[in-house]
Amino acid sequence: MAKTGSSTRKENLASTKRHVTSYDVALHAGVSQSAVSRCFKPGASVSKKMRERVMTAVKEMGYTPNAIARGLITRRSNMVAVIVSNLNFYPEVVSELNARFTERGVHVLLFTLDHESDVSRTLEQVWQYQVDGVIAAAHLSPDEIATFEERNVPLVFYNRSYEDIAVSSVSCDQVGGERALINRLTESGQHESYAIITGPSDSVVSMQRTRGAIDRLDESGITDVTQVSGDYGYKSGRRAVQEIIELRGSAPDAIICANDMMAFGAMDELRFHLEYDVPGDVSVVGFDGVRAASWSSFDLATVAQPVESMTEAAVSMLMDRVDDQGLPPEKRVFSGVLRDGSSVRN
Amino acid sequence: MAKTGSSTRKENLASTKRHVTSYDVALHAGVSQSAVSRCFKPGASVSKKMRERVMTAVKEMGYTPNAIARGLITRRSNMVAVIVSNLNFYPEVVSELNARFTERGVHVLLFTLDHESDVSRTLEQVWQYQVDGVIAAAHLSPDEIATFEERNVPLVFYNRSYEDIAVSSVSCDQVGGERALINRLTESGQHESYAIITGPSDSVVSMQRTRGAIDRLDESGITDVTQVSGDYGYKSGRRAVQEIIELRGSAPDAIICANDMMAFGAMDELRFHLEYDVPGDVSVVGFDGVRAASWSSFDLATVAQPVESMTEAAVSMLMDRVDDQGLPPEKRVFSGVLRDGSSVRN
DNA sequence: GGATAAATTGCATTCGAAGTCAAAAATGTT
DNA sequence: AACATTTTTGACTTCGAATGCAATTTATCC
Repeated sequence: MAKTGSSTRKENLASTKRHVTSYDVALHAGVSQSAVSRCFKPGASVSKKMRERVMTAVKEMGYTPNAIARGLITRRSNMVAVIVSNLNFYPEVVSELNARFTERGVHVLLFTLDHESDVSRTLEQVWQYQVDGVIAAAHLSPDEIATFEERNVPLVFYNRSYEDIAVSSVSCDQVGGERALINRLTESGQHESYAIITGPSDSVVSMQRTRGAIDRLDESGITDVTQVSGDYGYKSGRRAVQEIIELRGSAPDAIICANDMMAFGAMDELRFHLEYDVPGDVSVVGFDGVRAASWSSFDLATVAQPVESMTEAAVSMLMDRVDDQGLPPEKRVFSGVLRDGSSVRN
Repeated sequence: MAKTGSSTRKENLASTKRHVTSYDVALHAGVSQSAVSRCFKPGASVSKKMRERVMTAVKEMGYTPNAIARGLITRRSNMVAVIVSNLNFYPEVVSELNARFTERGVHVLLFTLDHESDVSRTLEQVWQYQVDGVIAAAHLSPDEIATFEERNVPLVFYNRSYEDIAVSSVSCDQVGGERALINRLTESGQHESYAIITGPSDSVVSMQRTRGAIDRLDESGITDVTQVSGDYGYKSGRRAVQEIIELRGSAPDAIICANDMMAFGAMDELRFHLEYDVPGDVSVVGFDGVRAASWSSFDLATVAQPVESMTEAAVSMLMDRVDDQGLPPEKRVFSGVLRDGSSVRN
């Protein structure tokens, strides 16, 4: 009772202090609302005197333009959606994307598909918020991709490309990167037997990386490669190593992991739980070039994705398409950078 | 030339396919716009027949309500801003927050202060987007905090509390956690000399953790504690260890790190670059309980923040205040959980 | 100085959905 | 069947800023 009463009073108090609108400013400055509006539009026709008068009033009243109202009439929300399957995997990417969008005066609505939330439900939300474009670092079905076209919302995939669908994407040359890693392993002349820890079977990226590795090994005449799958997580790397050894009876000379996280798990399982030396007994390579890869504990040989270039490309590709809906889809592929490490023996 | 021409054509084509509005649906269904609107408002007075008719039309036309327009009239954007100083530090937190907000039909506008972007410029953006509330996991000045009050935008701090300011916050008991860690160290009876690697001097959290450690050590009669500072990053942990040894001439029995990341750096510097054994020669403890802390490479003794409870608390506290502006500020403090590890000797 | 061109300003309308209120329809009562 | 009640429905206005257009002011030129 008392609680309700007091809160109501405060609410009323709050509602007296309504938002300052452009009309309020106009009144205060003795000009028209249009004039106020124009003062916030770069390159609009406003005299110096007018601008001064308005800006003074703006300061005095603490006016901030309402981006929601603006978005309604301009049909430009200046918001983009970033859809990530799991934030934990590549925080740097989201961080970089966000920074680059912010530079351009664009804001990021974040959507994660972590807890297996329904993709279609997420897209529903995306449409409702009238975002100007979408960056997707998650898997979407062809049907879902088609709705972007229907709704005229530009879409750029990050780090996944759909070869047979006309959709823009920025990605890393998975195959080339993986080949470079295998080169590194074969060139040392120390590795005869190989095993691969792949990502989940529905991951296109994992498939590409695996294909790159298998093909390259094949070219070297190595065809008997143990292959087990993980889920990109540390623990699954550990489990995968157990599985490999169980399958083969002994450890291979080298283990190729579809990403760094699983490589860490693999290294730790080998070193701390199975008493193998890395790289003495087993060499390990990863993929991605996350921060921890260069930590002394791991010093993992990996392929670093050029995150800066890739995010910049994704952002500019998206914004170009926001500005000109007519631009055709484009797929940009960046080469990864081989980073050597002491997780591979020479 | 050709390019411009073709793009213009496509643009026109696009603009013919305008958004489907509630009015379009109404026309198609032969009802009023209000009726359509009501069908999307839970608990509104709509007959079964009407709802059916409208929903059929909605499906046929692929209508999606415009959240921007709705927000304008309802003065509820159903968006909150999450301001993070650096996404790389706690991706789980952002991820959890996002998931919990999504559950409640609220969307997250992400703001990072990574590249030392101006806080005031960021806040300016926040105001423009009419967010219903803000979660801040970053430092704000008292003046900046005051503007939230002025603008009637609920604010909840995550993992930082301002003792002398009436503002809501969710945080972890830094002092208690640190004391638990020191208990662990002293109880083993193996540690006489201590060093502390603090966070940046402007970090309140670091100050609290450091204070907790110093006070607790003091109570045990240990007053000569070497203290150096880092920036919460891996590299700074490594550098700090060098500094400590330079200052003391030798390594201490235990190094207390203000967070896990620096503890990893410290451990690696000790083990791989200075030939000290961890924990044989030096014990190391961290704070936060990030994923990597439990990796076998580190197995770091640390205090885990109850991220789930904390994010849930932050979200519900914020939304409560969005629903009832009258609620007074509240500070909730959660206890961390001591996680032992083999980075400390017994 | 007067005519014309150019820049500036204000009026009125628009964006899309929601809420108010009164009219209309459905329901209940005797 | 006549009336009172309740439920549904639609016309109209509102939110806050942007913009086309006409009106006004200012600048330019001979």
